[in-house]
Amino acid sequence: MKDNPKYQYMSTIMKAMAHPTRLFILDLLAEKEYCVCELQKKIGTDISTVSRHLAVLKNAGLISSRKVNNQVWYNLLCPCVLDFYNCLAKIKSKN
Amino acid sequence: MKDNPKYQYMSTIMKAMAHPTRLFILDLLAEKEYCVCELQKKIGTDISTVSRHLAVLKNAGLISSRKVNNQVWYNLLCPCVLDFYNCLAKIKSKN
DNA sequence: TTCCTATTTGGCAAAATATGCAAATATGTC
DNA sequence: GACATATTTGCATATTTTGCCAAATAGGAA
Repeated sequence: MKDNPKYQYMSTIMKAMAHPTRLFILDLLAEKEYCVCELQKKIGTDISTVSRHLAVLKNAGLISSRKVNNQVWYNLLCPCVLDFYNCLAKIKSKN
Repeated sequence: MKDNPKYQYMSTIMKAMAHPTRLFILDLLAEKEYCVCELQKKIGTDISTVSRHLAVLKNAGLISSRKVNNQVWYNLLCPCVLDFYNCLAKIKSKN
């Protein structure tokens, strides 16, 4: 029962969200579409790192991308994931 | 901005949930209180592993525990985390 | 073609996570 | 005290994740 595909599937998505930078990216994409280089400026890490974070989110089905000339624009697919922020805000973790 | 404590905090909680066994545990605790040995029977891994999963969830503030004699009973603190399941169910990941 | 900008990918090292076994701890019973 | 049951912790190992650099790829402009 613990290896129920339901939990495997959900943990893939939760894992994709379980990183400060990726949560920040989701928050940004909730406002508007961003290209990689704009996100890189906001985040401040190497652009290859940003690209990999985006790949993780896209692979989990949380965002989509479209290519315009030599830029790639990313969009949030499931704004409902942000509702979760309100729930988390109520939790007092010990960290 | 990416190391905003808000995102650090939220990622701790997401990370705690980002494991099939721990999602299963949260689902079980949504019904009723469980002690470690009962959870161990349902999950099937070593009891020390179950204990460690519970410690992760507790540390994130998702569950609480109370000791009765030589047993420890665990409770779900934030049933709202389960609402998230409905959101995730709409997402098609590539895994 | 050459050059330029934007993005992704390969490789690698460091850090974090997962898990089982054995040992330690806690609580109750005999 | 000795013993039994429930749980946690120490340790070792295996796996996964992260993040940078350099190289590869893609598209447009000169």
